Amino acid sequence: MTTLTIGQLASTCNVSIDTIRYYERKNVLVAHARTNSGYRLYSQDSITQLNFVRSAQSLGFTLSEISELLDLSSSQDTDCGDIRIKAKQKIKEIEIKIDSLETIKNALQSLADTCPGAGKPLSDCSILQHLVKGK
Amino acid sequence: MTTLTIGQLASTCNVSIDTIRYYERKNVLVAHARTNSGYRLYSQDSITQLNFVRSAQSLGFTLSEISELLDLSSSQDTDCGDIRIKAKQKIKEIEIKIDSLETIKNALQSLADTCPGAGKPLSDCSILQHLVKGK
DNA sequence: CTTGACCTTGGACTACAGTCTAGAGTTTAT
DNA sequence: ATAAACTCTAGACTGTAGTCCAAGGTCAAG
Repeated sequence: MTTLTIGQLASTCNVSIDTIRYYERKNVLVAHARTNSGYRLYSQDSITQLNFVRSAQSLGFTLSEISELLDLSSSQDTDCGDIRIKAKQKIKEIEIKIDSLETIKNALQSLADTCPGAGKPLSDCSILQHLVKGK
Repeated sequence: MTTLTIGQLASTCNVSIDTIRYYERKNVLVAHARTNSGYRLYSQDSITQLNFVRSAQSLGFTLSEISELLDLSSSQDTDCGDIRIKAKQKIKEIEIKIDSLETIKNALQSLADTCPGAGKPLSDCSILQHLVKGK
């Protein structure tokens, strides 16, 4: 089994060395050993684990959530339900964010629609009027 | 014309004193004068301006964008078109954010849907499998 | 005249996910 | 043997929008 140095792991996974060390501080990726001189050593599993972190991030999980997810998944008494709960929670969070962005977008859209546009003085600008009046 | 101290402006607008000073540093709200002892003095216009900042924030503008917006709106050669362009840009940004959140949500949703749920071992968990494999 | 409430500045701290630097030690290739 | 490439730690810095603190100055009321 090939062991990897931090630089090798970094270039294999297209991640910076700093990022890997940062992940270690955040408890999402631990080197499985160190050389006598203190160099971190990684296994093939580390590649898998780093991919895990990256894909969980792309699904909107923060590093501390990923850390929890890893704790969960290495615990004896965890089942699929526990993981699914985390996923559902994240879905709800995302929905809330989307809703608030939609609200903002609609407000902005209707302001932009009533704004007379180029050539008209600022005193006719519905957007500025709204901003001044507040909501 | 009543002048206001920072504390009076803060409580009138339901904003903290620190926030007002922070807004000053960010060039979105300037005290129109100082007393001999250096106390900030605000006018009624400051209330309007603070409301402007707050409502622009609620539409998704950052403080530095609001600062630009204020520069724009106090410039001679600005018309409604210039303001509308800013609004349209912000709408586009928001749309991009929404789209990426939708993508994430859908991915998470379909993973959660295929996950067998409570009672099943982690080895059956489609979410973990996906995360390990990466995307 | 003193107490309490108010104001000043500057800087530190929060969360998040890194990035970058300095100064030192290690390993590899020539 | 020496240079180049690599790694180590610790700590500072990025952006966003504040919040909080200390140490000091000021103002109004009793």
